[in-house]
Amino acid sequence: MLNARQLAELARASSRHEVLAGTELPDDGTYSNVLSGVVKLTRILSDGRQQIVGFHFAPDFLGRPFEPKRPIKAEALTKVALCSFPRTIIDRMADDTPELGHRLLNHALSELDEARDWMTALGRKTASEKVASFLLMIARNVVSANRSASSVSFDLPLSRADIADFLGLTIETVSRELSRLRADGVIRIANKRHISLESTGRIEGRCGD
Amino acid sequence: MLNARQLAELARASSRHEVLAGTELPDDGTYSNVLSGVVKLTRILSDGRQQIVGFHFAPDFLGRPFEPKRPIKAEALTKVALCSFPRTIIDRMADDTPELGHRLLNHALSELDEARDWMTALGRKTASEKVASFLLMIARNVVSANRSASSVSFDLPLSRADIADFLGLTIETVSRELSRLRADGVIRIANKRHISLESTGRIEGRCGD
DNA sequence: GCCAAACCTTGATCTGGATCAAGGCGGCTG
DNA sequence: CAGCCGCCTTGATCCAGATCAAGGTTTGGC
Repeated sequence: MLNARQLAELARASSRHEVLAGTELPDDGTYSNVLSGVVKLTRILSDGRQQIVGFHFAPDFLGRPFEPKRPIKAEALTKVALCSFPRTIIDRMADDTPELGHRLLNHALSELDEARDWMTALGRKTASEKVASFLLMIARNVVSANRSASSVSFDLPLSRADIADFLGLTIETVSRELSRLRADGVIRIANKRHISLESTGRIEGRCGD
Repeated sequence: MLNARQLAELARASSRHEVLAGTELPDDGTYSNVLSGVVKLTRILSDGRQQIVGFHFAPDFLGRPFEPKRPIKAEALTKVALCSFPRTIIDRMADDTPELGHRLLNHALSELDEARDWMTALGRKTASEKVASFLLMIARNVVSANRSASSVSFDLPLSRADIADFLGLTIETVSRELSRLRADGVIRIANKRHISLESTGRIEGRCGD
């Protein structure tokens, strides 16, 4: 899709770097590929209430210009490796290479589909449906060392507080629903953060959709 | 941005039509411009719970291919006038005309910003903040016959049930919050559907952000 | 290894918004 | 114009999830 000259130019302009968990990613006029790790996007109300409005998992694109007036913040949830390019270069290449433009558009549209799925969860699902849907989403996005036909295990990249801010719940409710799933034999929890789904089907049945 | 030949081709391929309130708009492989009226996008859970995940007001774009597996439905809320074009033509022109591609991308990105604003409302705002935010959003999007410096009046294009499905509330709660805003002198309500905002500032102060 | 801080779990109680219930309007239709 | 039907409002009660409270567990620093 890109020609040799373009690839060379990209290679020259690209820069790789790694940031630690907790680092805020400034809008520095670049697009980045997330090579590893997880980034959260948070929207904040004036009194401090927070809502996580999206995640970027490897190998996602990241770094679009938000409407400057919307207070959205991007922050690394884990150690994150990025490969970034000046936005000007990508935008110029997209003009010459329709396929690249399509990729940018399709990426935005699939983020939109996801945002709308989560609107539905936030507006119409119960707490336990929200937690089940969340676990399934993470399982699908976190590359897992341990994966068999129907059972998956992975490390949660989020604290209970972040899960709560994503699902529109409190940390206590998140904790209780996780405990309930464990008591029902649907998941196992090791070390607070390590989750094993006994069967993805059992979880899917609790997502409400 | 488009040359004369392209404009002529578009004009030839375009078709205008009008649909009544309540009509479902099928995904018929076209892009449309909404010339007048309001369209709602609804996502439905298997047991019938609904969430409205977006609106299209004039002069919005409409009619992108949803991920086919997501059960999203587009339906006219009012009488709607559309001007539609085969998707193939627009997509081909976007390849030749970067500016058109940019418009499609920017449109998707602003829909994404809006979806994320509503995620925040659904997850973290109280019922009365949700209703206030909703009224303000409608006021900004419905072209109003009656508009002065600080006061606006308009007809709600939604029933109480639709407002509830958008805000993740029940119709009773929506009704009560509207009554409270009226009792507090922030809005006036005529004929159930006609709303006057005494001052946009008073409403803004109740949106939580 | 001990301590403190950060994070998580669990229990008790409270409450915002849901649910249940009972009318009140318009707006059609005959 | 009566009667019906679809919407909306308001009141009473209930409950899912919030809040308040009290430990438990893990991590990291010294």
